[in-house]
Amino acid sequence: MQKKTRRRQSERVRVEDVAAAAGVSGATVSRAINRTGPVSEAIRQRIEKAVVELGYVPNGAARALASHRTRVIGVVIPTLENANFAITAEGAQRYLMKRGYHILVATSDYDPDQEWEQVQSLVSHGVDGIVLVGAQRDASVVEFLRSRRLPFVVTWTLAGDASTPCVGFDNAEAARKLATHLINLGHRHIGVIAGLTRNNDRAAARLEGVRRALSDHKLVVAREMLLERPYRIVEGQLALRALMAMSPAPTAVVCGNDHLAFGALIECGRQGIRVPEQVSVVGFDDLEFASQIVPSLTTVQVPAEEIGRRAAEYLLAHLAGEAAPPTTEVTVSLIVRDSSGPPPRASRAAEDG
Amino acid sequence: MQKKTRRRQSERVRVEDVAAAAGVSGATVSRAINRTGPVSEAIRQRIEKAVVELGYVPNGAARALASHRTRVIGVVIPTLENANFAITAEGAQRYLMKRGYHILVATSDYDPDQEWEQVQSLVSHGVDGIVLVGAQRDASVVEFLRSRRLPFVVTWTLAGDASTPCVGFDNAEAARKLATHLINLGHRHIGVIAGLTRNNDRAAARLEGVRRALSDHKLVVAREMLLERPYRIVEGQLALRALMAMSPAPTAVVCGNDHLAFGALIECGRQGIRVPEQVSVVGFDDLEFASQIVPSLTTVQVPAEEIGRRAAEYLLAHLAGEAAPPTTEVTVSLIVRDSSGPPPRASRAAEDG
DNA sequence: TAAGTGGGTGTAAGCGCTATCATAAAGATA
DNA sequence: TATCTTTATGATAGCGCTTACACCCACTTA
Repeated sequence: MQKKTRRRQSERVRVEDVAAAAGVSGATVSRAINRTGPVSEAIRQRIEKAVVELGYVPNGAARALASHRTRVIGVVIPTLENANFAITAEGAQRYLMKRGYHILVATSDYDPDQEWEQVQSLVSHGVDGIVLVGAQRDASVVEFLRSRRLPFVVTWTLAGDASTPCVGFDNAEAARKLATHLINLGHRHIGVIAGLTRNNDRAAARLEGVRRALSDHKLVVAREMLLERPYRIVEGQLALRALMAMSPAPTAVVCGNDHLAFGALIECGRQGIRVPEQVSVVGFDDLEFASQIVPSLTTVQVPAEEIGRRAAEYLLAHLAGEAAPPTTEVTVSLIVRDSSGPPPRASRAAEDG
Repeated sequence: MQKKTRRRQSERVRVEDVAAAAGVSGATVSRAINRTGPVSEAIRQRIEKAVVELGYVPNGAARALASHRTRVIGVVIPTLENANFAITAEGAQRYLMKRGYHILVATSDYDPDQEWEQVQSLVSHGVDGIVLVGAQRDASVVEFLRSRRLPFVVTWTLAGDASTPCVGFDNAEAARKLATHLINLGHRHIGVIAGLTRNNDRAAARLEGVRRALSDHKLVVAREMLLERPYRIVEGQLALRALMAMSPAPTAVVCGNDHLAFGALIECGRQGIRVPEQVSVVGFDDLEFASQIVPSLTTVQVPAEEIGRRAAEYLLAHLAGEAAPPTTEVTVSLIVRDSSGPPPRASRAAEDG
């Protein structure tokens, strides 16, 4: 049982150890590893060899403390359960990983208070930038971030405010196109199963877009034809049932997202309501199943991964001091599939007559 | 334009500032904030007041450097696109958030090399612990973690090795029950659409479980009846089509997960194959849609969030020096729904005869 | 009264790294 | 050869925090 003097608490290898092994100073090791200054080829190789041999892994905390950068980007999304946000997070992660960055993921569950806590917590952890979803939030959050000079970017929407960096698209306009598609098919009686619009500007904008499309054609969303529901399949089912129980029943239903639309479609199947012959159903997001189910779902395709990637891109550009355009609009497109078609004759006649 | 001497680069408030404002030393402020030593009530209040007034937010990097703990747990999962892993990550996140911890999420895309890179990267960032998915990986990864005394936990499976902490369930056993359910219904011709088993011990174990169930009844999985496919809806469709084109076609199909099963169900619908009358289809995971679709899917329910929560729980207990049981088995259960039933008479007769 | 006890506080030494500055060596210019 | 660059390297001062450790001061206890 040999008992040697314990010099250091942990036997982790540090820059100094690598430096000693390579016969150079710590500063040079740092420069070689971070490519932050000139290092001769010969020495670089000696250092690399020493790094491998000693199994050196840099200490992020020390690095962050000395350099004032953590190489971590915080991502605050409503929930990871929604594939879209998960994909956005993954898009950011993939982009950042290649550049030596990580993402710290936090979820707010669509609750502004939780979002605020998460932001504070991320800041305290020392993230270099933050990705947020939606532009609607208390001004104090933005002020807090601004006062700390912490770059952030809002996603999944276009910020009304031009000074707020964002990566997204016009939810209202996309929803307007979606509803207009139905109107052009001849629908006049349109039901809406919207997401919960409270604290969710995307859901609110989509609803607003539908309203706009109707009003463009001198139509309105009847009060009883508008249901707001959480984004769950089962909610879509229940809502569709409620809508179809009305008289006259709508000939088309616009859903706040694909989950709701999927539920609506399932309920139609259960009740033997033919889609699109008896009722058209359209969704929003174009999740994986939308193109596969029968009937395939007419929806709006959103490049979720691209949103994450571009948000990360913006942040890194900003951190590098490069001029980055504050607003990035991604392309969303109406994908017309089998779940939408002309309204049944009877109700069209009723409308036209 | 007054021009004051710039003392500090950043105007962030530090412990020292809080200390000065409260008329105490930095050490006391630290103790008060971290509840890491006795502080009189009067002083604690003065400090809290100063913290709020100055808007003090601790610097995580400095804290980590001095205390050797980052309060961050790394989570490496195959992909965030699979709702299950996203939910597991979220489960961990929710648990940790309440305890002042964060999660750093990294995805490996089912690739061992990427996983290894991500682990190194997380370690370099300085996480306090790591959550991994699956027990199958190069021994060097485990050695690396062990050598650094970095606690980790393997999830979604039970580690064969008793010394490896894990939170999960026996995939093979669950799949065996699932297949046995089919056999008990009278099926003898069973097709399998497995996930890709390479580098995926869960997928491999599930397949093994099906094999075991069949061999328990002196049956085997015919070579041409076994297809390995990526976990995508469309792959399930294609595979089902291939399986049903054979003769004799299987009377039941076991799918590696719900995505594949969903695709299989969709394809049955397209081809007018009635489920379960003509063919039974079963999945694994019990995702949201499984209970909602028509026919509802017989599958294995897995408590994905619980897995994440318990993994986090284990890690925190371990970090706190508490004795934590290395193996946590979560309960999975066979959920029999409408997609499974007895085989059609014809083929049963053919078998029995 | 002397010695012990323990809560409450301050002092100061780092944690492991980066970044500034100084310096040395090598080449370019006059 | 003397001077100016340019390039490569080392010495060193923190980054903002935690955490021994020392210390002081009320209290006990004998």
